[in-house]
Amino acid sequence: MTRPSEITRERVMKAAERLFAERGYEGTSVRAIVAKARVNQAAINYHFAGKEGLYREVLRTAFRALTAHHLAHAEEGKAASREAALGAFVRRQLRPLTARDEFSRHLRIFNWEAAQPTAVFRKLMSEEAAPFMSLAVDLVRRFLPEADQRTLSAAAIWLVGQCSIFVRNREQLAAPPLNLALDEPAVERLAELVSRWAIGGLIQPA
Amino acid sequence: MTRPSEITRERVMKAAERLFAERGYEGTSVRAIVAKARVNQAAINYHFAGKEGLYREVLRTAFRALTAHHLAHAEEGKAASREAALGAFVRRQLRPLTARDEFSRHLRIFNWEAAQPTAVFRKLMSEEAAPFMSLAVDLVRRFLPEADQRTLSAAAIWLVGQCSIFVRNREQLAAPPLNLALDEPAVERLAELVSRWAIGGLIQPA
DNA sequence: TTGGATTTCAAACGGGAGTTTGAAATTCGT
DNA sequence: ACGAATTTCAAACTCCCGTTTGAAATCCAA
Repeated sequence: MTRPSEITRERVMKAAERLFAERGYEGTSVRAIVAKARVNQAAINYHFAGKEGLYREVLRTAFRALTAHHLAHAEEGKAASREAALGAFVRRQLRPLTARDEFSRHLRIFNWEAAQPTAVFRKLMSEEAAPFMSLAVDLVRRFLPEADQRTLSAAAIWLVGQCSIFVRNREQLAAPPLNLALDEPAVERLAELVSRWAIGGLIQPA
Repeated sequence: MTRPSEITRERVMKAAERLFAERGYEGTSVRAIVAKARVNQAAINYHFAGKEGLYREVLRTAFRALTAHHLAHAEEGKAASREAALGAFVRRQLRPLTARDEFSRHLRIFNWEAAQPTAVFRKLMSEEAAPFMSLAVDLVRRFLPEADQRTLSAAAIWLVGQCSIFVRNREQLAAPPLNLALDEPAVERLAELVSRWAIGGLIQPA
């Protein structure tokens, strides 16, 4: 691989990641990406074989970074109590509400997919979902040690979805009629509420 | 209003409702609607002043039917225990997983909006949301009698979102790697799980 | 039954989307 | 420094979208 073409690839990926996180796959046009990346329009087809190919690449990057990130925190979580581990998980899921860092962008891309999974995402998910989902399942299993696989799956999805609503509707929540403030202390309170609800729900005996 | 034109309007509305429920606003083209309704393409602009106007009309119909439906069941719910009322609410929310009746279609349209609210929906919501949201708020208040308005709002949104995930991702849940069965007994079990989690979460003392 | 208003219709319009094209520019091993 | 391979570029292409048009058909009150 030659040097300058790598730079183009990198600029496209970076611009695409930001735009996909902000407006989702359908809401992002190839023209918007190349404008932000300051790159010729044909570059996307040349380097990624089309918009879908580019999205697949962005999704893979995000997927791996997220898995790594959660895995790292899962290590810490093993030592902590199950309540603390779940609280930390929820707080991480809500991070995109206040932060605009790379992790938040990745999570936001996944939140778009949670709403309406693209074909690209479903394929990638079916190939690489196992390690990712098993993290949530492990977390849930500490509350439901005797549950069967189906119940655990449902619970894990349920848990991940808890926060997804708030992240996806961030802008609407801040607007009337709700007017939820979304500064750090408010999000911290929200995280506490959600984890309390989730813990309370899971801890319930069968 | 003359008779035959009413028939056209009705056919468009019916076809549109089904398609919007199935694929959402963006995913439904005017051409698809007129094909299903067996009506000329210009009819939509003539009768509804455009796709948006048609959607607004469908949304209003759905909104009112849903509010009425929930209101009716809320009456029954008042007599029952709060747990039973919430269980019934959850079961109703999950109904689109198995049924394909009008109520399910309306709920599905709203689930599309829960993912990514359109401008039309937000406007309608801000005008007519009060009676609808207050139903969920009332339900939640029975578990959190001392909570302030913000907490109740957050809790109501949270409650509605519980089921939304499953409804929206129906097709993915049935596919690998999860393979959740979505027949009636399975959905009944799912409803029980979700209400137990939700109740457990809400009942938790502050 | 007639004549003006309403409604239907086929066709075309204009715009935005992703992709293709083929030539020009650049890169890089030799 | 040369020359083949790679990469960039502006422009055009094709497709689908919602909407408009103006004439034809239909309706319905008088």
